[in-house]
Amino acid sequence: MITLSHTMADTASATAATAAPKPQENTTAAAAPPPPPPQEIPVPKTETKRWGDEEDDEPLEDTATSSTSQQDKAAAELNVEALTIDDTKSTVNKYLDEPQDSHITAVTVNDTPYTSASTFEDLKLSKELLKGLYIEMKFQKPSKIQAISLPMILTPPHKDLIAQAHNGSGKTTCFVLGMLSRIDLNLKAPQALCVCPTRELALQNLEVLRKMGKYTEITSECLVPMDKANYVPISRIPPLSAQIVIGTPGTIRKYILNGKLGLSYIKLLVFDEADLMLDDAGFKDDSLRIKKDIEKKSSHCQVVLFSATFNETVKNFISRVVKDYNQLYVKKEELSLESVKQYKVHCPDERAKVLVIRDRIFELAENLGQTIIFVRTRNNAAMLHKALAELGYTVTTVQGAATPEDRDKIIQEFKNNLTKVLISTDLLSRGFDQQQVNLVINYDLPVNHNYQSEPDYEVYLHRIGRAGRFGRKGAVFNLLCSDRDEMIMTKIEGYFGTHIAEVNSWDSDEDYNNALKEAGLLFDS
DNA sequence: AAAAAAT
Repeated sequence: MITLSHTMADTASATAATAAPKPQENTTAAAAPPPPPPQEIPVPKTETKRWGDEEDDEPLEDTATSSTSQQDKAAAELNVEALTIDDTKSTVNKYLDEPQDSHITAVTVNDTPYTSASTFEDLKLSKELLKGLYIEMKFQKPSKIQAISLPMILTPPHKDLIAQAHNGSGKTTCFVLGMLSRIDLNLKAPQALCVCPTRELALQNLEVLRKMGKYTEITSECLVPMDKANYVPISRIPPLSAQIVIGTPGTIRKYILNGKLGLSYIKLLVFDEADLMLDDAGFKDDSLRIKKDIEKKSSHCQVVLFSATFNETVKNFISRVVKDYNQLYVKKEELSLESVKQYKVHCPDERAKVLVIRDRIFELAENLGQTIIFVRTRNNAAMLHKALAELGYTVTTVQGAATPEDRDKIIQEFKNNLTKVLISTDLLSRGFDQQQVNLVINYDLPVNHNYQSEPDYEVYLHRIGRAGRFGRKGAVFNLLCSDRDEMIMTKIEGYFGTHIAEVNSWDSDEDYNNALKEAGLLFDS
């Protein structure tokens, strides 16, 4: 989870961490050390007359063609250089530095000024929330994306927001804190809704929310498919009174349709992994339906979209879904994490890939943290699982066809570090936050569903982001065994402008060891 | 194809 992040961000200040400003019962912010001078983000004044403003009753189907970049052109692009971290003094502390989300570009609209928050006190949070941040989450100060995005979420008139930031840079905290701080405690009804692509992500986000909000009285509920043991027909479920609701699209829709999720007081709608949630091939229809349902019932609902990836197509579409929005984004060339070292391994055939996993990865994994092996299909997952299990290796697999009970169990075991190696479909490619994961294997490269000779760049980026949470070191091995694989790999390198080093020989122990040393995961003994 | 989920 994002948990450790701030505490460990700087080993040198580890001692200071314990003495971190703890909100005092009676004194609130008065006793806090004087915050550094806030950095003003200059705000360009842009008249944005967007044709999306007109009434369009059926926005579900309009296709993106017309230019929406007017706004982008009109608005000056501000490089938030003031927030750049100094990583010239590398060496020791490099290990737990914040990822390089230092080049977040902010584009704001109209005349709302935003001041980035150097401290959580700057955000005027309740003392209960500050307590949760410092004591439960063990945060010291906002990460860059938090410093910039939180004022945008919290400041009236609560404009919509599209926010892109690196994997593992603390996006969850942004919207969880955003939801918690906008709740009216006296109103016992749903006020914030967060939609996620998977059960696992929804549960994980709820866990963060409850931890962060531990000292508040705010109530929350998770809407994901129930396991059989707890099944209750929807008709017998009372209407939700929880103030914050997090869930997956299908179950949320089910509750709305059955009148179990009131939308009248929803004032904040969050899409986690927003590019996927609004993609044609993803959850676009469900997402837009939910948004429309809310708009029908609620007078003003702020829409907030977070992801590490927004390709041009999706960005274009999204810019017509939200209105009068602020944007934070990162160039794709600056998106891959420098702390995660990527490799390619040329394997003679498919069978060799299994051998690599069996003979190299398992051995290596013993000396490392945890490993996730990504496969393209459920079949491949089953095949690989079987091959390894027959050889006596302990491995677990998670994929969407498993029962909710099984999924929860496998994930819990992995999160509790009881299992070391987990095989997964792209179920876990996004958002899954387990800090001990420092090795990711692409058993199959992610490819575009429609054009299998094309990479799925976004999925690639998300997968490798499972290692290297909040700047930790990690390594990725891409197993290639055909010309097509080679070509896809080359395209990925080109797209992100990264060099992916080769492991010389697919079956050489030494080569893998060297790779891991280079990645900073192994040391000479 | 996989992700959700209802059928």
